[in-house]
Amino acid sequence: MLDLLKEEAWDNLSIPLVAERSGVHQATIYRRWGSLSALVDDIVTGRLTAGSPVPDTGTLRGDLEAYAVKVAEDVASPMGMLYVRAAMVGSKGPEGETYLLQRAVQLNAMLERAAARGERPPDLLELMEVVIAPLYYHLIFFNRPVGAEHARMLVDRLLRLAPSPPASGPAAPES
Amino acid sequence: MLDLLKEEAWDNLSIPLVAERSGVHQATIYRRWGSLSALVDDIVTGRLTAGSPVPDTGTLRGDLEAYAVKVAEDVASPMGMLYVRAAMVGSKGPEGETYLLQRAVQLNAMLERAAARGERPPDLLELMEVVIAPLYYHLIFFNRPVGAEHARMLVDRLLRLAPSPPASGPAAPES
DNA sequence: CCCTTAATGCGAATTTCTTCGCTTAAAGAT
DNA sequence: ATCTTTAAGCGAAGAAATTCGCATTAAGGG
Repeated sequence: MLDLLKEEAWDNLSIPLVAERSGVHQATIYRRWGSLSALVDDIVTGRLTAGSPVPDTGTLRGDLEAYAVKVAEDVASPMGMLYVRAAMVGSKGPEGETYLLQRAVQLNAMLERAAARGERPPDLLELMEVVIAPLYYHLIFFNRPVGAEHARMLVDRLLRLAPSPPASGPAAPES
Repeated sequence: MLDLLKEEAWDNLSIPLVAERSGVHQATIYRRWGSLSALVDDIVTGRLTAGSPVPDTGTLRGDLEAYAVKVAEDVASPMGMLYVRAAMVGSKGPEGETYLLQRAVQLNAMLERAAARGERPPDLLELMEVVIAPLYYHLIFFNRPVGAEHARMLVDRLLRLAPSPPASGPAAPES
């Protein structure tokens, strides 16, 4: 399946194709998965669940850069397209949701570690919007994944957004 | 086709279905488009080309907010998914590219108008990454499009990024 | 008005996908 | 070792989908 995703256009993918390439009988695939989307979902959630732990380098910037570069690589692989497709086709059960939640918890832990060290981390939504979202955007609309330097630039942008202590903000007087 | 996109799951869409719903003969659809992706692409580029001009409100923030809110609405409509699908399936010829380019030119014009007024606009890539990318990200992964206020918040974030003089380098020499 | 061109309707032929019944192989339990 | 259970192989039947040849209609040019 992964091979085919690299070679074939989305349109021509079919279960008979996968069967031929993999050497298993078509009926077997139909019995185990029933549809291409289900197969793709299975691959995705399999990979996702096997996901490595979030980085812990000792600094917020280090953690964020390591994570961003890793996601960028991930998105660049054939898996990137699969994530998007699986999320969109939505034949998925609760698995996808579960994963996202679990991942969110891990990332939150990373941010809280930073806070515990006295750094001022962004919140999770900000991280996703400023760093992760552009990675997928480049993939989808420019069909050209993002390199490590660019990923690090995105982290830099994120950190520039929340750089100052709560008291000495440029505009807001806190009381 | 648009009706079906709202009702049916992606997996069950087929040309015979569209034919039945629309009342035209299957063969006609096959002759004119050849595949579902081509049909979708045609709809997308049709809508896109009919796209309204970029806003011109007199201020950079006003332009950006109007544009962001508009894109957010667009993404929330069934068309949002279509854009993503069309971009990914990639059965598109040069049309899609052409559109993106043309749109980029329009947006650039908007940014240059701001510069001509003495404002300091972000560059195009920044605009796309900070404002547009999150809109699609929410749609795809949270399956929940973004409201107007959130869209305006994204614009605010973008403007907070580029508030300072053009001459000084990025690696701020603090002394 | 007639003629030409291009597009659609129509149904059947063809191809491809999906399911079915059955046989065979592998793994665990007794 | 034998039995049981589960999954896979296999080819054919069934149900899609895509394509084809031909008749019909609509629009524009002479």
